[in-house]
Amino acid sequence: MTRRARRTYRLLAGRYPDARCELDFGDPFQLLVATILSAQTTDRRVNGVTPALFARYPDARALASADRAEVETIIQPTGFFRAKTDSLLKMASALVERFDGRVPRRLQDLVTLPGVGRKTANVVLGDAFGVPGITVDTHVGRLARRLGWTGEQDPVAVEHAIGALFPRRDWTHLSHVLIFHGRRTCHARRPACGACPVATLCPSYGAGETDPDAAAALVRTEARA
DNA sequence: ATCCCGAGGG
DNA sequence: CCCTCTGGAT
Repeated sequence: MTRRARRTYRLLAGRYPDARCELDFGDPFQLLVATILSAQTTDRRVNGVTPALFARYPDARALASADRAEVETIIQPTGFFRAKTDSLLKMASALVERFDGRVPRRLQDLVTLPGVGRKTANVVLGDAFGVPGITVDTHVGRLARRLGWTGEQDPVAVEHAIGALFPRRDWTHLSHVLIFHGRRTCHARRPACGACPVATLCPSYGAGETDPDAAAALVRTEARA
């Protein structure tokens, strides 16, 4: 690991000491369901519906034979409720039919489940099973770009790049730290560069800006100075 | 208005 | 590569 990468990690981890998965479910099935529900919503909203959902459907077998309309009603506040209900019922059926009702522990199995993409799979692997992996969501992709990654932009390439840059780290924790940074500071539109612990290491904050969002933020920051 | 800790489908 | 699916936050 380069000196720069080590420093970046230390500064970011120090800035977000509470970085972790905010969907707090020990049970892999429940974490999987909650993570599917969390697409395009806040964890707060997900945590608002999961008690009712899991009271009725605590495991894959129950959810596989669930009443569609009832599931839709319960998860409605999380948005995309029809698509999500569809995913949940199919996903639960797939678990029952192909994995004996248990959540598989391998990435290649997880991503075959309906409604489960690479992002969701990595969250479940890391937070339910302790299998380390880099989770690349929209925040992490943006961070990689702003911090100087100019290679392929697809999530798998970004994953490999980060993995190579931070070998033998706790990738699960690293992922949460990066996601927290994207959410709380390095926003898409108006990144709070003034509050950023790695501003002096960031090529997007200084010169040679390539990301138009960060470039706009830089202009604002300098205008204030 | 614009974005969000996405995924599937055309 | 584009679109759609939903509701809430800012």
